Amino acid sequence: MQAEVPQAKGNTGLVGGAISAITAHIRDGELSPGDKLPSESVFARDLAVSRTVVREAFRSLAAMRLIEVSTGKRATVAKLDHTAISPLIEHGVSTEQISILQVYDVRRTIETRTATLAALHRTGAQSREIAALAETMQNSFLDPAAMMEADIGFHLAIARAAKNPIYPLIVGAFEGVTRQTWPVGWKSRSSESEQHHMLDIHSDLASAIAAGNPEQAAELMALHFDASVRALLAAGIS
Amino acid sequence: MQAEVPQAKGNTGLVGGAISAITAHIRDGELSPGDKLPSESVFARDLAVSRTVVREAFRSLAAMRLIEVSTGKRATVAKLDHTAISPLIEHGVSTEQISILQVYDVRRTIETRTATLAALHRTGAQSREIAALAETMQNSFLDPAAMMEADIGFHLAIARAAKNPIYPLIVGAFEGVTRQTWPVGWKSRSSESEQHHMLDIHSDLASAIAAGNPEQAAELMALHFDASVRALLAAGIS
DNA sequence: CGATCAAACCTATCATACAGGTTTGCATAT
DNA sequence: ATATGCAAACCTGTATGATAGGTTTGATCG
Repeated sequence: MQAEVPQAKGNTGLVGGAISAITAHIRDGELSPGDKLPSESVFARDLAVSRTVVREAFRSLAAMRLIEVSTGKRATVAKLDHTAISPLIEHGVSTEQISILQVYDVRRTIETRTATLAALHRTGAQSREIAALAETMQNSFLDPAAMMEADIGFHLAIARAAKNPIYPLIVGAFEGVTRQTWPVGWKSRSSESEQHHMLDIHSDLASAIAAGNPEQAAELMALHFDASVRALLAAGIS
Repeated sequence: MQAEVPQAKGNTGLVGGAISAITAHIRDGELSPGDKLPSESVFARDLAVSRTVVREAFRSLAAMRLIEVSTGKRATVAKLDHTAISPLIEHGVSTEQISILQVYDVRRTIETRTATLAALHRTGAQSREIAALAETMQNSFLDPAAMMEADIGFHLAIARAAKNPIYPLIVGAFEGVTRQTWPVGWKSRSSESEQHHMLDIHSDLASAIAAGNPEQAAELMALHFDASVRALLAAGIS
C-alpha cells in the first residue's frame, strides 16, 4: 500500500524529535564549528524527555558528523570531516550494492575536476605538499603500504587545493574502499615499466598543478584513472 | 601534542566497539540489504555490555544509514538511500562551511556526467519518467513549489538512469540545500522568456537522453548549470 | 485446513545510580 | 594583586531494572 512518508525517516519517535530540536538549535542559533551545545540534561529538561532519548539523539548526530561528543566535555558543532561519508560507501561495497568500477567512475569524474581547480587555486604550500607526496610515492617503490598512504594523501591534497570543501568530502568517501582495492591494482601492474609509468603520472600531475596548468592537470588525472581502471579490469575486478 | 589517532573516530569506548562488532557482523556474514540482524539483547550478551550501549550503537548505524530500525521488528541491513548524505551538506551550509556556489560547482561536475551516462544507459521506462517530469515542470508554471519538486525529481531520475548508485547518493545529498535555494534562482529569472528558456532546457535534456545522445545531454546539463549559477549570482547569492 | 488469539520476543522510553573526566571558582600562598 | 592548587559542581559513559506497546509465532479451535 505504500502509505505516505510524512517527513523523511529519522523524525519518528522522541529521538527523531530530539534530533530535529538539536539541529534547529544549531541552525537558529547560527552556531559555528567548535561552538558548544547545551548539555544532555538541559535538552532533556527542555524537551521533556529522558536523558536516554537525548543521548541517542546526540549519538546519531555524532555518527552523521554534525556534532562531536567527548567524555566530560559538552558536545560541539562539528567541522566538516572528509571521513564522514566513508562508512556509507564501504557499506555499499561490502553489501554488493556498489561495485569497484562504479567507485572509479565517480572518482574519475570528481577528481578530473579537482585537478582542474587545484591547478587554478592551489597555494604555494599546497603545491609543495602535493609534490612532496608524489615524491614519497616514488621513494616507496619497495613499500607498497607506504606508497598507498602517500597516494591517498596525494588525491586528498589535490581535493583540498580545489578550495571547495565538498570535494575532500567526496574524495574522502572512497578512502576506505581504496585501502581495500589499491594493492590489487598495484599488483596487476605487472611490469616495472607500468609501475614506473603510474608513479610518473603522479609526478607530472603535481608539476601541472604547481605550474597552474588546469587543462594538463585534468588530462593527466583522467589518464591516471583510465590506467587504474584497466589495471583493475586486468586483475578481474568488476 | 596531537597524540596518535589509532583508528579514526567512533571506535572509542564501548559504543564504538559495538559499532565495529555490528559492522563486522554484516561484512563477515555477507549480509544483504533487508537481512535481519540479531536483537539488541543478543548483541548485548555476546559483547558483554549493557543493552544501552548496543542501542546507542544501533542508533548510530541507523543515522549513518547502514541499518534500519523500527519498533518491535529486528533491525535490518539498509539499502542505499539517496537521502543519506543530505543532512551533512545541510549542516555544512547552515554553519557556513559550504557556500551555495560550491554546491553548484559540484552538481555541475557530477550531473554533466549523469546526463552522459543516462543517455547511454537509460531504460525506456526511465526515459519516460524523465520526460514526464520535464513536462510536469512545463505545466507547473504557476505553481513554483510543484515545479521545484518536479525539478528535483528530474535530476534524481537522471542520476538513477546513470546506473551507478553512487550518483543518486551524491545528487540526493544536495536535495535539502536545493529546496532552500531553488526559489531564489527561479525568482531571479525575471523575464518570462528566461523562465521558459530554463524549462525548455529541461525538455531538450529529456529528449537528448531519450534519443541516446550523450554529448548533447552533457552539453545541455552544463548549460543548465551555467544559467543557474548566473541566476544565483544575479540574486546576490555567493 | 484455515482463522484466531495468546504467549514470546522485541524495541521505545523512563528513572535512577555510579564511575570517571572536565571546568570553575575559591582559598591559599607568594 | 597575582599565581597556584585543589575541591566542588558539572558533564558524559555505562549499567540495571521496569513498563508500554508493536510484531512474530505457534498452538488451539472451528
